[in-house]
Amino acid sequence: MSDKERWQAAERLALALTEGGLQRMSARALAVFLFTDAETVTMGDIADRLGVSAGSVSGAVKALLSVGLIERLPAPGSRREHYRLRDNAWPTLFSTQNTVVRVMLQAAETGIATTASGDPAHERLMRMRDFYQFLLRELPGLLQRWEQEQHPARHSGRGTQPA
Amino acid sequence: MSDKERWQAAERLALALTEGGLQRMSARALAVFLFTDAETVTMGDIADRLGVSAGSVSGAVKALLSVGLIERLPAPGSRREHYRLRDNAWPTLFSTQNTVVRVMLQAAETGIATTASGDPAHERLMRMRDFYQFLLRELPGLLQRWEQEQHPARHSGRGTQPA
DNA sequence: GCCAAAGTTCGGAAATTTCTGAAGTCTTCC
DNA sequence: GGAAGACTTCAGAAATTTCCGAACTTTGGC
Repeated sequence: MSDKERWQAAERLALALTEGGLQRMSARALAVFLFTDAETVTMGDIADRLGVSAGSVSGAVKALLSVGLIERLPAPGSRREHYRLRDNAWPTLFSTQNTVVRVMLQAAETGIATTASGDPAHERLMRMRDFYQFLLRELPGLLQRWEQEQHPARHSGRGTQPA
Repeated sequence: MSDKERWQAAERLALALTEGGLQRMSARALAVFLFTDAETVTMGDIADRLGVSAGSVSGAVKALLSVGLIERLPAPGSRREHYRLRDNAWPTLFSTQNTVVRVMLQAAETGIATTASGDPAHERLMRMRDFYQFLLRELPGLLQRWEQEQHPARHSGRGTQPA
């Protein structure tokens, strides 16, 4: 019974990921990577679990690889390719939003360049630009703080690489 | 000519906002609120500018109001309602992502509750939970820092000198 | 070298989202 | 208090997204 709840939670997560910008099928596949009991999964596993076609899984896995959320394992001469969630998947996912921030910033700057100082639009666009510049300044530090919490108080030297 | 560039920038912004989770029409309307030269706009202005129906504008404005990105002005006995971008529109927009974060956190916790300690899934879900808990802790402070930059050095005694 | 299984690609169907247009409601002005 | 303009609502059309399934390519085993 708790297994059913578990995959319900997985589907809810997939929904949230979709809200966050992922394609539907990519989101569902990512949920499998998270909630599966196995260390690694194959495309067949995902297709099986979700009850979808191999073609859909292929596209979803490709997309997840391209954004760095999962990785292909150095396959030990197996027929099937094995994949797993990358260690830093969540910071990576969070960081993809930076590209949205950059586009917003760019749009604001273009707008500023095409309006005269003193125009209401000019003022609004400058406020917008300031905010997204602020975000772009702050986000890297945020992720650094996360890294530090992960590697508690070693020497302050270079962090250990997460596999 | 630079006016054309300007509205092109507006449409690009709308695209980015769509990526960020807004409905298409709401995104385009918000772009109008930003790039218009007027202090306030009416629904008719928006419909005119975007070349869409009054019905579409009505829905878009309603959505933007509900998330607090725009406000209706206390109309001085006018026939048309006037609206404008709210001052804190950008922090507000950014904050809406918190709800996504909360859903992710919730899904992780449900998953944790349905797996045994030691299971690979259990480990993965705990890492995920930790990350989103971290975000939820950090984001309020981030917005506070923004507020402080906006109201420079009231009587805090310390000379703020941002980068 | 040949077979079989795994993975990829892509055209088209299905489902979902999005917008319009027309009818209805409310408000202001005279 | 009647008329006209502004706004809302909603059913259906249009457009976009999403997924499947079948044909094709690649890889590993013998």
